[in-house]
Amino acid sequence: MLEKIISHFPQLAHLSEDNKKILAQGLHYSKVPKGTTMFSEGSECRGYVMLLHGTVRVQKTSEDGREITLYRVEEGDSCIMTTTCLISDENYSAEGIAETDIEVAVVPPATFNLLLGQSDQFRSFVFETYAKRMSMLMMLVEEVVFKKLDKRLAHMLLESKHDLYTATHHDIATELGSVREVVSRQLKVFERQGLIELGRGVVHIRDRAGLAETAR
Amino acid sequence: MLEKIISHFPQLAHLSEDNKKILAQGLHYSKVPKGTTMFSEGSECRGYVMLLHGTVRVQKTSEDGREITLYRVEEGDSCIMTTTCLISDENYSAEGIAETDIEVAVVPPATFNLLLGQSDQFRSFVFETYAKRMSMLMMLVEEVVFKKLDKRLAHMLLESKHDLYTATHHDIATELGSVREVVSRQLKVFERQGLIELGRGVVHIRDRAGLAETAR
DNA sequence: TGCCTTGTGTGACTCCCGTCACTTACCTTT
DNA sequence: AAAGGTAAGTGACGGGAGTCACACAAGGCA
Repeated sequence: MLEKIISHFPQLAHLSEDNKKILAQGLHYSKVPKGTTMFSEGSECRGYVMLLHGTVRVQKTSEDGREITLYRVEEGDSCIMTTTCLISDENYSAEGIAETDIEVAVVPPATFNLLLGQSDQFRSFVFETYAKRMSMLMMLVEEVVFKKLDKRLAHMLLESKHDLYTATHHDIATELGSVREVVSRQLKVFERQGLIELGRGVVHIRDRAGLAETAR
Repeated sequence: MLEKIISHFPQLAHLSEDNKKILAQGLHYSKVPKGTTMFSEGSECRGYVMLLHGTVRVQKTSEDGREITLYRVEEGDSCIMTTTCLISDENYSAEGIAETDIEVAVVPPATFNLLLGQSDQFRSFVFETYAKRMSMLMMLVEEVVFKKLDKRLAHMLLESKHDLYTATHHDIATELGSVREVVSRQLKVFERQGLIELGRGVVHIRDRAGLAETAR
């Protein structure tokens, strides 16, 4: 079990043997089905959640129902929003939803606190996660304030490792905090430029260099 | 000295006597003139910075020179952007500039790490700061994505404790990530509605309830 | 096969907001 | 008092993006 964690979180390989034991004993493992709300404004928290498989989408929803994805927690990431309320009593200000079936390792509060106190490595690990999220959020602010949708859309498509991006236009819109029609139109423009090819529920990426060009 | 810190950071009053000693010994105090860049992309960091007096503006600048304020570090806050690189080697993704002459207490890296390991209280304190910033950034994203400028402007004016808000329209624009003309126009509208009164370099807030109304 | 749901494509319209180009007001300095 | 710089007011314009209203296509399932 511990090996599995470490294979996904190599930073933890440097924990002392003692601390590894503490971690291994405290940990518990669980599977969560797609669509589950991992946290939302004011929800309880089970512990420090480390993602072994799948992705969690962290989003904000506006009063009139529009949504935007703030960031994703992926394999090898841990979810600092749950951490946050582990330590302080800050209320959540966003929602986290399992985008796929997920597998998580949960470090219960007591173990988490113990490790934070005992292990520099563990502490760095947790802080790094925080730092990473902060940076991402700052970049997101910059994007939404200063960049037009065509650039943001191109940028988003480039994030995909595969050339086959499966999502409806509506999905893409909620990803970017926009609406379907606008996304549809812009995708069509990209298609006409030969950058992508459109299918039902799918975008084939054809010209990454071209997309990168318009993303700049 | 330590008393001064604690008066600004009451959470630290609960540190054990030992830990207070460690903190007091490590701390050093300094004054920094207005306009100083506290940190920017890729700058060094001196330690964990706790603000005793004045404010630091944390901002992002776009390629074409527009700016937006991400948040402010104020009396009683500490600056987690410097912390971030204390622990991990994440690069800064924003700039921090002293908006006024400021007084800070700096906890050097060694002391900081020691305290994090030894004191649950200190750890909570640091994490709370992080959590607060994360929440603020998330709210900022929500604002800039879903809210129009009139609401954001009204909201910003309401943040002011005093009814006399001293800033040029240009300042306000960089605060919100917009441009002077747009802000000027909107302020004029507010004035015509009797919500505010305009002067050179100053906005008198006249009707907080009315502003709150348009902010909603 | 035909119906129904879900996803797309598009035209028409509106509005917000950023840009350009001036003008006018106010304050400071000489 | 004149001059120069900084703030503010405003009109004109354009473009991006959200809204509404449909038409149409593609799959799923009965």
